[in-house]
Amino acid sequence: MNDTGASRSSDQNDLGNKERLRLWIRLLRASRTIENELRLRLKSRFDMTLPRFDVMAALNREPEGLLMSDLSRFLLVSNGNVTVIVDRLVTDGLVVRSSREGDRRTSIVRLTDAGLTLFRQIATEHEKWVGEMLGGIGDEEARHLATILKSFRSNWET
Amino acid sequence: MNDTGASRSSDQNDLGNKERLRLWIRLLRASRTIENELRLRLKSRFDMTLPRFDVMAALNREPEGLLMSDLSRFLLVSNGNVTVIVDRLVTDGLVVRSSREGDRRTSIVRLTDAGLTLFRQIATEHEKWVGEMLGGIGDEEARHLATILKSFRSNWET
DNA sequence: CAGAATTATTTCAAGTATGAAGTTTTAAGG
DNA sequence: CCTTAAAACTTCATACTTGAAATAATTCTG
Repeated sequence: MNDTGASRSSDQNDLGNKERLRLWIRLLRASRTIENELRLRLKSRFDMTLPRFDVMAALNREPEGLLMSDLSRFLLVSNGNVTVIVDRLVTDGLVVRSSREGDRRTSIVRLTDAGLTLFRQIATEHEKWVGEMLGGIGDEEARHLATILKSFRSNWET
Repeated sequence: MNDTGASRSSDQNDLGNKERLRLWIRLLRASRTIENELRLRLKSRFDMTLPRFDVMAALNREPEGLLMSDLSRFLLVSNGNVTVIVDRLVTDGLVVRSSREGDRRTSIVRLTDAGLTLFRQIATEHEKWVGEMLGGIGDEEARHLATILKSFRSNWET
């Protein structure tokens, strides 16, 4: 096989790891920068927090509603966390919990009309903000990057 | 003076915004996935949390030490947050605060010997983990991606 | 130099966030 | 049936995080 020593065997070598570590740090800094800015704008313009907006955005994609555990899985946050955030949104009248026929354990969460209306207002601005912040990345490049990030997931979790 | 209507004026159009919004969501999910996995491994293997490790990593790059405000700026977290995390690391004997000659407001934070030793142990594993998780991304692609993410920063902040 | 502005940090209340333990409900295996 | 297991949530202790207000030291300005 290959015994020239010019390249390593199948798995990642140290040089590659260093490169990937740098990439991870940049990725983390990029998302923190964007998150911080979005949090600031959501707060000042809509008195809304990022976690609550995230839940509303997830619910907006599913008019039928989502289980608490679906929200947890989709948003990649813990079950206990979802409970607290949804409680807050219920208090604010933006979402409702309803039990499902035949299973009294589950509770389906849906946007209320008020929630949907508010979400649409915010989402319009939100999309513009993100477009603005990522404006330095070209169209094709954005598509390319999104493709890479989509396919990388969970390669390490057997 | 483009009046053909075939293309938009200088700034981003709606289609581009949609593309960038998708990119942002992928970016966020990617970093959350990696963060969650790293948190799990740091906890189980070293009984260490991610924020504490982040502070130690920042301090490791600066043997002279860093001001609290430097840490805040570099890690993109609030000042109050840095205070709590550093307090914890001081309690654990991993870092020390020392005041700077001539300015009694500031406190310089440094890794202790124990902190440095522990950091090096963890960092070795940490780098391998990241290399593993990002293993699906090729070497040149990682470099390319890192370049994009580096240069995009703060385009919107005047 | 005195007062005002700035800088560096801490404190605090409120809001996330996790993971473990507990509750209620449903499903599964004898 | 009747235990035992599994599933869906909630509750709780602990930890992180922000942003605003407080504290303290330094610098600026008239």
